[in-house]
Amino acid sequence: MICPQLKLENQLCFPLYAVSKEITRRYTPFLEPLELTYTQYIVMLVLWEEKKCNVTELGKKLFLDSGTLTPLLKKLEAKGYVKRTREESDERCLSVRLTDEGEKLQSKAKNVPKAMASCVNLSPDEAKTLYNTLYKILDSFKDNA
Amino acid sequence: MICPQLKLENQLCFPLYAVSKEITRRYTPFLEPLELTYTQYIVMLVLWEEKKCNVTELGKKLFLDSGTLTPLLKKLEAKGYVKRTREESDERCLSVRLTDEGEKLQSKAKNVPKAMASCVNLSPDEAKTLYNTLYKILDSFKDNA
DNA sequence: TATAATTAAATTGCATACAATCAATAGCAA
DNA sequence: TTGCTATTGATTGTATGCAATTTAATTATA
Repeated sequence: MICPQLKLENQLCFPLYAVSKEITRRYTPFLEPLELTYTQYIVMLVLWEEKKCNVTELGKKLFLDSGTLTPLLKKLEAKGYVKRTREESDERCLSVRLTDEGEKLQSKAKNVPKAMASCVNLSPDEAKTLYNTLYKILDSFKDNA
Repeated sequence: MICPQLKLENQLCFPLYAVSKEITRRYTPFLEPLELTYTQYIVMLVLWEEKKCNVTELGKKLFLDSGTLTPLLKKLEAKGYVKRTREESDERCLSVRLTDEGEKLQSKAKNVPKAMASCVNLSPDEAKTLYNTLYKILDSFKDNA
């Protein structure tokens, strides 16, 4: 049967999936010195900005749920990068904060973005357009959970 | 410490990662009637085109390795959609072929792409540009494995 | 031709991801 | 206050993904 809309090359989802996976994979060598996986790295990106965050907030920002975050945060705690504590005002909420060690890690991460950027050879214009389009899609997802 | 290049919003990788995951997740309800996961679906996309494929070829097309494909193909075989046989000319190679059942599944999948497209509200131009940029990145990865 | 090198899948181990469910806590209403 | 409801994380189960290693088969080579 001929069915063009089912050809791999006619899917938009597939290059998204493949590029995302490849980029994540290519982060590994740059993140290894920090003892972080890619997902752990983006959690640290949030914490370097926020200082304190609970699981729900992290999940909203990163599009991850507690099934992913709970074990991941325990690993970050085991590595000594974060501390997990229940909030006094609401025992249901779990606050995640950087330790000094976690704070210090930021300076070691400073060159990661540049190193990764060199793996993706796009012009500034192309990168900007790609960025805008992706966030347009993400925003549309927020309306339409 | 202020470090703009480490802000989540300044990463290109993150929206790629988030959009890819969200889209994959949004495929689930459309693929459920076919009893396919997203990854199983893209394997079937290849097989509907190729009729026969070995594991290495599938891996190259889909950016997946045998650690992912071997168990996945066994599941597709268990569902009755494919048959796995060793090639006579080279027993190292494993041929994957559609069964009649697997062939028939294609007609049930015909509306999946349209249903998914309606989840991503981009203009045809935007979609085309996104597609081209993503394949440009993928192509650059091929040179630079 | 015996052996070394290469190749193709499979296996192992670790780390996500997410749906579904659960348990604890908080908020609220009668 | 008491019981219902909602919220927050944690847990469970299933399915990827990938690095590293192993096994089996093939090919190249001394």
